[in-house]
Amino acid sequence: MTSETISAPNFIRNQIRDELEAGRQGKIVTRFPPEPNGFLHIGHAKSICLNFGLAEQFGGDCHLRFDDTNPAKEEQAYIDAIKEDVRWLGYQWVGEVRYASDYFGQLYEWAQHLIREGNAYVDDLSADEIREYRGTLTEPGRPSPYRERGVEENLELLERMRAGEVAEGKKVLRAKIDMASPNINLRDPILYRVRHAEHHQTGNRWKIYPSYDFAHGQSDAIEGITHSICTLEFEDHRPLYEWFLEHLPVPAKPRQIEFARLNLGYTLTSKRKLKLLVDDGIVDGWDDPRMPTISGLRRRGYTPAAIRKFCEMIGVTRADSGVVDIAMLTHAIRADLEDNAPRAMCVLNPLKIVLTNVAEDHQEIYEVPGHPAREDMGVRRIPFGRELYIDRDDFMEEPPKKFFRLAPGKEVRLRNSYVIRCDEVVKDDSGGITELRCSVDFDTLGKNPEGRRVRGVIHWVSASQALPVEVRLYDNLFTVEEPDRDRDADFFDHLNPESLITVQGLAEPSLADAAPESRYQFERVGYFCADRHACTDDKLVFNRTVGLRDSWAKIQKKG
RNA sequence: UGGGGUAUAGCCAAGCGGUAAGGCACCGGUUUUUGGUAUCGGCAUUCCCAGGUUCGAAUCCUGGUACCCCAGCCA
Repeated sequence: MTSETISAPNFIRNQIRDELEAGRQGKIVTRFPPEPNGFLHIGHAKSICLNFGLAEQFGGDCHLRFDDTNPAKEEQAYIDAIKEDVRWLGYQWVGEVRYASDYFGQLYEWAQHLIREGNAYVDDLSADEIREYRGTLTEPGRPSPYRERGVEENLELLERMRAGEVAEGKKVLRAKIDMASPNINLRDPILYRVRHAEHHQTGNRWKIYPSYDFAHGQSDAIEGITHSICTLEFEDHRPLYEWFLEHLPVPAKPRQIEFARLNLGYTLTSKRKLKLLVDDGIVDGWDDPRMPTISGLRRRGYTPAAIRKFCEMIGVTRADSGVVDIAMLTHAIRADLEDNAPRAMCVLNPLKIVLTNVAEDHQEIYEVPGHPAREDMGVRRIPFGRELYIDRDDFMEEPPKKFFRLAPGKEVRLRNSYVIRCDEVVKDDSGGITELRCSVDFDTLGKNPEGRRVRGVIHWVSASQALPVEVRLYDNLFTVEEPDRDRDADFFDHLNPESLITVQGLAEPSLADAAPESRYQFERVGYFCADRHACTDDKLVFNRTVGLRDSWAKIQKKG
């Protein structure tokens, strides 16, 4: 990973640069404003990289602000997880963590201000009636019968709402804008609703809570945000965002800029649906390695740098793009791990090998590099003896053409060791292969055999000194590319039954020292991450991060 | 027969009147004690469509088409 700073997308970067050059803007200030109603996912990573990256690139600040205006859906646990994920991604917000709820007092005063100016009123209509009065996409709405209440009455009613004297759903505060506007967001949007719930930050202090529209822009203004970057679905809210800034004595006028949200293949990017997977027990939790959450990707073995790299690769535009190929994500982590993951040999599906021309008590120790190109990764010690295990996939009794691994009468290179030949296949009563009897060519350690070419190189472990490991092979949770967009079928119908396969494998003994969350390339198998969540005292667990490219599988498919 | 957006390769995406960047994926060569990596080469005569302006258009104009978002007291 070389590029640590995400390069800002042109359409936002150019705009900011122009403003800076024209002197219209001093320091820029952005913010990442999640609602604490779930864990962050890969889609949020795009927003985080954008907001923090922009601040980084232009020498500005980026805030972390929780958009906590709906106590019914929010939890402290989500706040903690979100903070951890942002930090883990490598970003540090400027100043303390902020909360929209910090501004509830100011927001209330501004609501009173709107009332005094004749720009807001308390409405007694029910939710159903409000919907009915709002009109439709093609028909204008009608004014509420309560729309012309006097200032004093409105003020008093709002105060009673605040004091908890009004039941939930009985009254709301609305802006008085235009019930006939073609933009439905301007048809007297709701500013405050009554909610007698306990809030994770403000406890029972408030009985009314501001809506997103009333809270967000003003929070931005209070914090001196210069560029309020959000996703495309808020585009229609921009006129409302600006209406508040114009009608309220705010200290600053932030500007809202929208970008297209991420759609990733075979992946859900909807907090609501991810919560269903968690609540229904389809996955172990928000940080299950199959989840596209930041914490799930972390357990799976993704690195912060890889996720940042991915965000840089996909770019940011206003084009409501299709589905980003999941291969882009796996490429990002593969490229990172290729440079940084130490190598190890591991056998996922053991097949015993007896080397008939090696003595029972023979023992060799090879010292091999921890990484083929990095000297700072030291050496590992690999024991070799008469009995070994190789992977069953590396042997075929009746090999097709171009199979470079072991087969009866054929030779193969044991990685870091000798070339061996398979002399005999031992089977049990039912015909299953139980072991292979092979012979070593002792003249092939560290050099190629003479007069012939051995193309195959396979991995192996010592039978007596191998370390038992549990290996979890993860695949996409869904079998369809766009589970998120599938409107007709329940996306649960597309769950991949093979999204998790657990295998009892054997690894080289050096792995006994694997630190939690350390990453390895199990040679010829893929990249794995030690999983501290799943390890027991006597067994190491590895989660597969991503597989190696399997050219052999491709060759098989073709021919 | 409302409003707001977006269209460049299989996918993401530069481009802003001067003759289609880059990445992913894919295909082929070389190297290789990981069928990995690295490396070299290939991959849009054309930018949603149709007209027009211009010496010159993906870029400007006109008219279409397709897709996305909005009718929560969610964000």
